Amino acid sequence: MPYDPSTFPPFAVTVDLVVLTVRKDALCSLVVRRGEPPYQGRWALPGGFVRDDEGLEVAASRELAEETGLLHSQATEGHRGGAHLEQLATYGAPQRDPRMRVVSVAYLVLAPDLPSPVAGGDARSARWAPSDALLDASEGLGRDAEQQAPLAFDHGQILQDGVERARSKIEYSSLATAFCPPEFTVGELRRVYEAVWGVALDPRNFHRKVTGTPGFLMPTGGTTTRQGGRPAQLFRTGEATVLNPPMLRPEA
Amino acid sequence: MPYDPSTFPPFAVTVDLVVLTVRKDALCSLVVRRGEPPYQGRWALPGGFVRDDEGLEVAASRELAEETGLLHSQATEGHRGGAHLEQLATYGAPQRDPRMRVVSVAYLVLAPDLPSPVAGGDARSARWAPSDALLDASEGLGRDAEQQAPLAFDHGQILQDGVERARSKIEYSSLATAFCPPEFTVGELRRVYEAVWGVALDPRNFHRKVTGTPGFLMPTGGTTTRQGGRPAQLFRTGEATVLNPPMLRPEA
DNA sequence: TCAATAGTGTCTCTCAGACAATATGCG
DNA sequence: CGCATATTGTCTGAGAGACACTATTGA
Repeated sequence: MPYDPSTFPPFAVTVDLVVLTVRKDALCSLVVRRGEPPYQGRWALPGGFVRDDEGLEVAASRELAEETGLLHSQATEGHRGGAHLEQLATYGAPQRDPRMRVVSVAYLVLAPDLPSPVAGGDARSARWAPSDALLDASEGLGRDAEQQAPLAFDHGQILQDGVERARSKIEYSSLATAFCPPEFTVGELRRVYEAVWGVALDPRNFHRKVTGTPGFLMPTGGTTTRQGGRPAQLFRTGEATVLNPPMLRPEA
Repeated sequence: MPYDPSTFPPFAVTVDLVVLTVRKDALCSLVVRRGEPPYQGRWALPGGFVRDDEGLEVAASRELAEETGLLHSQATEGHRGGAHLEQLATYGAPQRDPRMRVVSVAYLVLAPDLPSPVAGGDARSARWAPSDALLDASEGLGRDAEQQAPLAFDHGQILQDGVERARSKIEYSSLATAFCPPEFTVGELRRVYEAVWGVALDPRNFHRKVTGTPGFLMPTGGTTTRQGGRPAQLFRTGEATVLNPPMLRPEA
């Protein structure tokens, strides 16, 4: 045993949040502007230090509330009545933060579109940005004008992993409803899938599929006309959490 | 901002390994006996402290080599020529280690059956144990006699998450071949699926499915008789990493 | 009236599961 | 030969994708 555990090296542990929502038919991420070095003035994912008596998910939940006012559901894994929160991955490259050795546990949050852009507490400056633009910038792929600067630290990678997790997870779970208000129509749910995947889906096959999956959607009885055209039935999220068979993403 | 980052609380960061293999048609996990308190004498997952200048995956890889002599592939995500290693999840409940605040990043390793039980270095005492027995013990579900003691710390939960990840991931990826030697037969691959899922699969449909998925299996030309009966073709793992359509686990 | 969206029905192709039949080693 | 395993083939039902058609609102 060539290493003495009693002299373990001290680390700082943080949580970072990938908060996703669908606004104007586009997948958007919450980013905050950094007020101090390093990366001063750059956009970054919201997050902060884990306190010494605080669990990781509690810390993520606290940061979420501080930055957005959002509460996630109290249920162990569910998301009824609030945003969905789950652990994403942990990032701990030795030089990812130039100040000190920091290990960051990233969490993924799926939230419905929020009324105010951001009503956060200690967020100096925060906004919803289209995820595509942020990812292009972090890849160095941005177009000429209005070039988006890459996210601070390794947050571009974290965002990419979070977006990919969301894209993959709505295939085989009912999580897409976490992007919707408590009552929603089949068309609104379809636009969520289209925004997250960036593809067009056949409205007729989609309707047949989601209404035919037991426990996915529960009709509330009400109807509404939010997009013009024939009024649509309103639904709530059902009890099912896994979709079997899954909603398959179309091939490239 | 009611919290001063300059006084961040120090954490210890460890990696823990869920090392899975298939032995005698059963899914088995590598466990080591603890030589010191807390939980002295109990079985635990292998693992250790992350060093000061060391990345998380490097630390996991180092611990794997120290405990088993296994090397995982150098490729970023692949597993050709070695074990497969991927990050599983991070566990950081405030009291999970009574000595101090420890955040543990768990990694999942899928390895072929090893010749010697364990040829490890600093492993005082290590063995392969059937995952089912370990999980039953951690659930308090063990039968009367030869009761297996629960794993130390929260390692029962970590093992359960790792086993579930493996069960789920072989559905839609070619990772099941990581449990096989470099050359293997369709029957051997089928027994891997049966051991991991704990179900019986139809040999004929399984054969049609895996040989019909492009890029999953590459014939090497050789044949062998390892189980009696007609000789079987030998295959290597193909280039495909994702299985489309997936190998669906039968319902309960 | 038209435009737009919601919802139903029909056809075809792929694929999973059940299972018959044949191939080829070993004792 | 008898047994065990490998491999191929056939049938059937579930479900996805393409797309015609009807329903119901507002402009």
